[in-house]
Amino acid sequence: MDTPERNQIAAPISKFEDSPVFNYINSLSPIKPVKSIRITQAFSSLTFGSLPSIFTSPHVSSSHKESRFLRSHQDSDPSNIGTSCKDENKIPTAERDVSDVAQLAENESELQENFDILVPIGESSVEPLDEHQEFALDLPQSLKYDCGSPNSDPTPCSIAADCTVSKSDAPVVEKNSQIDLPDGRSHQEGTSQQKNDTGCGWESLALESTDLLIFSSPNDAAAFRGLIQRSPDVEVGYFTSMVSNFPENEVSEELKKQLLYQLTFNEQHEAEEPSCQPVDPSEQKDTNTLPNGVAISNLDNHTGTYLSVNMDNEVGAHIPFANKPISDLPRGMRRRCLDFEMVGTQQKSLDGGSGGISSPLLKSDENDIPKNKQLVVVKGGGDSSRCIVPGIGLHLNALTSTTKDSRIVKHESLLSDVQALNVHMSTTSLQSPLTNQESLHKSLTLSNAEEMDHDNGLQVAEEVSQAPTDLNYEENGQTSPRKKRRRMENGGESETCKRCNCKKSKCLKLYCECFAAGVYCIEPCACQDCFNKPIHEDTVLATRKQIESRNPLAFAPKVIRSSESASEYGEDSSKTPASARHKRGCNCKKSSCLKKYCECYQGGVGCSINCRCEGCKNAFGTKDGSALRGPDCEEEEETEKCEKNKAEKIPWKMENENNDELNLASALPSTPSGFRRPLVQLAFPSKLKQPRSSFVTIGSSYALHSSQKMGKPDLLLPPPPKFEKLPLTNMEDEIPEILCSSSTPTASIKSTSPNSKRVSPPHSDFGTSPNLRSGRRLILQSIPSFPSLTPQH
DNA sequence: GAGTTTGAAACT
DNA sequence: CAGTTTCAAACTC
Repeated sequence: MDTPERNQIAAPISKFEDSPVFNYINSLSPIKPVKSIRITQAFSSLTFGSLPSIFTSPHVSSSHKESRFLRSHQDSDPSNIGTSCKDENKIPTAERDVSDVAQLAENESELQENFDILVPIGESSVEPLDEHQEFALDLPQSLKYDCGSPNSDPTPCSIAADCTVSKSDAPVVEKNSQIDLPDGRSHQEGTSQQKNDTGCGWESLALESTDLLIFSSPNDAAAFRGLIQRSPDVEVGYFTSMVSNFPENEVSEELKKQLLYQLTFNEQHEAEEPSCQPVDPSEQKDTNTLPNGVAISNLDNHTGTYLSVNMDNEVGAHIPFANKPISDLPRGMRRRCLDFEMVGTQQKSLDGGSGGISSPLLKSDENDIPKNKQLVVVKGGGDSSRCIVPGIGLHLNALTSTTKDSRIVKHESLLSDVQALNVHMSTTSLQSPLTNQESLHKSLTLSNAEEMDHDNGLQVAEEVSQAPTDLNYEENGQTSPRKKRRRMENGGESETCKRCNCKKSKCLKLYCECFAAGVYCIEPCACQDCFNKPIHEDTVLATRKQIESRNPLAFAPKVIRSSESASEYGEDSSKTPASARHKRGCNCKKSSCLKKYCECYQGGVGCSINCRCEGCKNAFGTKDGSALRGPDCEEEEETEKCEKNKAEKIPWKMENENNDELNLASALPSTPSGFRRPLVQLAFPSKLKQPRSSFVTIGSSYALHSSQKMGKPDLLLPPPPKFEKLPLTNMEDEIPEILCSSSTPTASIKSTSPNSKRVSPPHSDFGTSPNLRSGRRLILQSIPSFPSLTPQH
């Protein structure tokens, strides 16, 4: 009661200290008032009181929304929570970082202690989460679901989730400063009041969660809008409740205030101009860039994205992250994710191959999520990074364990932050969306490679800031130095970095490797009249949809590998093929499947039943299965060739593997389509797409986050059954992916599959599919991905 | 670097 | 579904 006013941030502290409540708390908490003030204390006290209330609140009974919420909650795994927390941390951290570096540093130390998660940056944000684990869990889950749901925009989702979470956190903090400050005790009261104000804090929460879910899954503009609109209130209430929980938190109050202000501001904005948002984006694009009419037309579909853009425009300056993140970030994230995700995914995909499949669809993509993480690396690393990082997420896990972990995390967080920053900056700077995206792209590429080198996100940020110019540069001349870089790195194509040389397809057809991989064309590309750029996102998405409608698996990884195969590969590239197979199979007639013309060979896998090749001599294994391993080249004639090939193979093959995966991953992340698809997925009915899920991409980006959250994307994917040669196996391979997507692309998809070969077999409905068990997710369309992610059930 | 070959993708 | 065309990568010189 004493402290009441938030305005005085400094004052409050003293007041708090003076206040009996504060003293009491201090006595309770191990931490001493002075420094502990900020975070840790908050944890101790707050948290729990309110949380229970939330869960217990009657709300649940009322709406199905709640039910969803509950579900999500149940589903949520601790691991997830942790991940979510991380994500949250990232975003918030970014903001905070900007605002308060010093605090961050301090917080970090604290966080580390308190938090297992190594979130260098977003300490403060993290803390709250910890405290409100339950709460956090709920939210995160919801978020996750959201993310998962819309495979379309994994990143966005993740971002959104982060944003929401972060928002919640930030707001909470702020509110705490404001509301709670009065007295730690008042927490509950304040929360209750707030709840009342908002309608019900918990309800609002539930709503949020539900909204989020809905929102995410569809990624539809409408849903998104609803989310946004609702969210504000809900968020407020939520935040308030949160705040109440954290009365003691003294996290930089100023920051919090700012955050709240931003949030509220954004909310207001949104509320005021919900419909406008979509428009704004288009406008921005139009005004800023030279969007194509097509793109614009599609804008509606992408409202979510645009919304974010709008947010930026309007609020951008004020609230870089809070709201923006949702819309803008997602976009940026997408692209990035695409790249990044691709990388990671691919590698991971090895495990299940399933991962590779990323379904464009939303949820299904969840599987991808993990991959996405990897992908993340990809982009940034540019090619090199991709190759290396491929598993950033994974690597993170692996690497991270050490001190590096923090770094890695930072990287990721940085990346996200950077993206956010980029977006923000771009928006603020009024740069055209394209530039932003591209900048992100570039930043990613640059950041990856460079980031790897540099621990500090700052550097990355710097690079990013520079990126825009580069982007323009590229666009104009495409000769930007980076291209060179990529080329250098890729050497030709390191997967993600694929460069295309399209002249007539405008990079909007599968002829274009970039497009096929779900990645935007970048500098290295020598394409002409390229439409596969962020600027033309709408067009790209639309085109993708068309292609997907034709062939749901069009963007799915072409080569599926079983976990075994992967292991084999690792040991001996030469052997692998057996486990892995090209989904469609090749149709070679003259190359004897001994040249890269052959997709099987190119993918480093042996030909399978699916192949209709003639005179198959695939070094990795013939259709007959006779030649499992290429190196030796069973066929004498080809021996020499084989040897050469082997020599080549191995090198490129390795690349291919990565590439393949990367491709998948790339496909996932890079192109926006992924997002969209997810939407489609929403309708499970839309089975078609989900299966393909190919596009996980988007999801993948999301996946990144999720993966982080999940902690083990790889694990998630159940090792696909080996398909050694059975077509079924292929099916299975796909299935896993599909499963991951959770959506049931099912038969339709397969049927549609170009090759048709595999089409039917398994189609068993996903329902039947084992993965389904994760079932809970099934509820949420988007959910699917989660399940896949989480190994467990 | 230009031209040819190849097979996937797209189209009919 | 099959046949044809288009396309861009892969390959060769």
